[in-house]
Amino acid sequence: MTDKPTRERKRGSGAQYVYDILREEILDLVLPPGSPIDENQLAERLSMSRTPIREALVRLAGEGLVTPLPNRSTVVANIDFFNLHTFFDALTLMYRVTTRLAGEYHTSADLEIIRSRQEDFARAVERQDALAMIATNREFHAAIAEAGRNSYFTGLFCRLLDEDQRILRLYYSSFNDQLPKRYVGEHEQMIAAIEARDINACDRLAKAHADQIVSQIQSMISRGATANIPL
Amino acid sequence: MTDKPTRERKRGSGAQYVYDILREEILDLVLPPGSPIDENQLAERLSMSRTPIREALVRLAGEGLVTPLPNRSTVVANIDFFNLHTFFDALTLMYRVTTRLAGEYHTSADLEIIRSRQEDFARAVERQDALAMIATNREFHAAIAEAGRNSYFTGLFCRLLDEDQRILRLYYSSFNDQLPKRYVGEHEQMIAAIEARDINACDRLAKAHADQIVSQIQSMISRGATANIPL
DNA sequence: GCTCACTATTTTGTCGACAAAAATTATACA
DNA sequence: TGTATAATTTTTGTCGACAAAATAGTGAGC
Repeated sequence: MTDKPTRERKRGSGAQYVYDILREEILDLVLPPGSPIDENQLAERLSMSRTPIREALVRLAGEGLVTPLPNRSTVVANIDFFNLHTFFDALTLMYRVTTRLAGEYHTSADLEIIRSRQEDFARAVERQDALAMIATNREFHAAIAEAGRNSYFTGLFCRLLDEDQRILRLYYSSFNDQLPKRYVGEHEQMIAAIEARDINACDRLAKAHADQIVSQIQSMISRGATANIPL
Repeated sequence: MTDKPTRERKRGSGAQYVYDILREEILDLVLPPGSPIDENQLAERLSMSRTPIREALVRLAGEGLVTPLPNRSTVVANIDFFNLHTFFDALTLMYRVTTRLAGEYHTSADLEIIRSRQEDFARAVERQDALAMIATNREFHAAIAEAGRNSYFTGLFCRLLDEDQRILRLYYSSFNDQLPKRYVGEHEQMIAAIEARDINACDRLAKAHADQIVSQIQSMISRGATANIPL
């Protein structure tokens, strides 16, 4: 159903394999926030011992995607709706600083990647594929951050984009309105500003884009349009 | 010589114990950048099995303090002198944003803690104790960040302060000049701005302070006054 | 003397097992 | 019947062991 437990795997790849699977299932809300992660069950499903599974869990805990309860089972990290404003603050600032730095340090190769990601996003919008929009939008901004070449910022930004993806998935049915098309245009403007190395325009556009996204999330939440979560 | 291997320890505290010890030794350059970490040796020294030691190493790798080489020994993370400007960019921005947020969200209890840390720092400066200056300065700014109440920023900021501590330790003999006294005054101004909730002043002072620190580190490095590292 | 191939040793990644702690069930008593 | 306590099962944290991979060591050939 999910993943065939490949019999032979290269030595050293076990923990990474578990990490990738768990990470994806957490971000896709296959494992909803708060749900416990059973080490034994996972070990059996992936046909390996608990050691690499524990290593993956420790790594995920370091990124804040799971919360280890001492002497009790590790659970998928909850989304802290009470302190969402701190999340929005950090997300907005990282949008701005990564786009600025992309304007400063990008190469033509970076621009190609960014444009390619933007095409992916535009196609997802045309298809009205909400899940693909979330994923491709994330990749688009991650590519911009990469072009900024500051690993401290890209690291935090990617963590924030992960959290963002989980929140958006919670409400993704709301994506079938006219907003995404606006995002396509905003993305185009950002690309142009980056290419022109216009730092001020990068900052202004990134801030406007972030504000758009923040207010969309806020309206989603206030509407309470929770979509696909069984719990 | 270092730590007596306590015979009995509470269940579940093993990995945390190793983590704390390794972290301190890395930040104090007892374990210099690039030096390999021998799991077996550590296991024997702390009289426990390799399992909790590996967990601690995975956590430290997540924070960038060690670098695991696949199928080879884990080494203490190197200081990337080539990309120091990205570090300075991030450090400066985090100084600014945490101080701003402290001005916005601090409580009187926060201010007490901050003042207490500032007194510790001032005492270290009076004593001309360079190592204590580094540590207390770190605690002072960490306390400000805490008062800002944004865990995303405090998390990144603390990581940057860790890196900063390692760099400063490399050159700490240069601390016996008149600069630290200037820092005391700048700290006082920052406290006043936070208390007055003057966000613009917070930002301006934090930026000036960060620029001071950055240029001090740069001059230290250009002077090449490496102090206490055997390697 | 230097380089390459082969062997021996060390070290890492993974495993199965076990004991402490928590969760669950069963039992006694009001 | 409800509740508190005791017994049982499940789960986590740690351990020792083992095999794959890397390193160090040895010797042959040029």
